[in-house]
Amino acid sequence: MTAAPMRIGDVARLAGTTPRTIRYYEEIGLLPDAPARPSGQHRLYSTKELERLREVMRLKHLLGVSLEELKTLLSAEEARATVRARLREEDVHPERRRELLSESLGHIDRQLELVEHRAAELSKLQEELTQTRRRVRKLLREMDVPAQV
Amino acid sequence: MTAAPMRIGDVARLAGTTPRTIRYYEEIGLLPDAPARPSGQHRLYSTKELERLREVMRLKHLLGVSLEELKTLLSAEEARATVRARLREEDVHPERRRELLSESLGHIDRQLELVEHRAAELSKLQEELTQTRRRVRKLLREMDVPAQV
DNA sequence: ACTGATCTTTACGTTCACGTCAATTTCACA
DNA sequence: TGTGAAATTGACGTGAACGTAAAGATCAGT
Repeated sequence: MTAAPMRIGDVARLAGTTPRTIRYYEEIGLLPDAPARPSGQHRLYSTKELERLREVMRLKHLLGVSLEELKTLLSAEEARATVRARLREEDVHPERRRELLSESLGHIDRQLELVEHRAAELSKLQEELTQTRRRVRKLLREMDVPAQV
Repeated sequence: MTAAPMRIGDVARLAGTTPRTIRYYEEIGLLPDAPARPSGQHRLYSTKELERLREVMRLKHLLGVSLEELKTLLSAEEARATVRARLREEDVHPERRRELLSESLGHIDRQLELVEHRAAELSKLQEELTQTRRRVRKLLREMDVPAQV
């Protein structure tokens, strides 16, 4: 029932990157160290880690931030994962539970703010381009009925 | 009536960058060489060039592409500028005029495609984040009425 | 137990996008 | 006409994000 663990080469192929990049991300702390591995032994990954890598690459692509900024952004996600784990243990004090949740909410809000800002800027650019396109097409249409004036 | 020409330091300040960057962009052909200047003499710019620089920086920021890719993207814009200039001369053959216009349209479409794609990806991410946010807030609200179950 | 493919660490190399001297020159202004 | 601030080219330096080569270790399959 436990999905076959993958090696770094497989993960790299599936994510569309290279082993070197994965090791680098691990080195700078952008990805967590591969779980419990005596140094010298091969890294083993589950689909869980593969998807994490994909998310990292996606955010890097979409937000175009430095790996350092990305790290702090993802530390939020990291924290949320921890929160989810803690919350699954039912025996957390309500007090503490509320703390964890609203902390998590703060992290999400920070990410959302960044993303919303970017999205807004982009759609503005998109609109401008669409406008320009309309103008050019209008000029072209006017050429089809030159005797109109 | 001719707006006072600015020097590279002024342009840099107004655009929020440095003289070095402007020279670099000019060097790699991302910005056109400052108009008619005997080498050794100071570069002089009009607000026209300032805005061009700003647009370059904006696109770089929003699309996060390499300066090389940006150069090809802007060569389209360059071409459109040329088209506009040619079109202002009223004496272009209709045949040629149509050619120029549809060529211009093609360039715009290429840019639009890229921008639309990015915008779509971003808004998808935005929606996902919003969803997550909703879920966390729901959990928080449920804590306010614990006796509900 | 062997073997070839893959992985390990270490370390130096590379590209991009500028930063930073340095020596000289140009420019606006008194 | 001098003078200080800003600009010029040229060259080397730098941080980020990996690439690449080397020498050895580990793993899956026979």
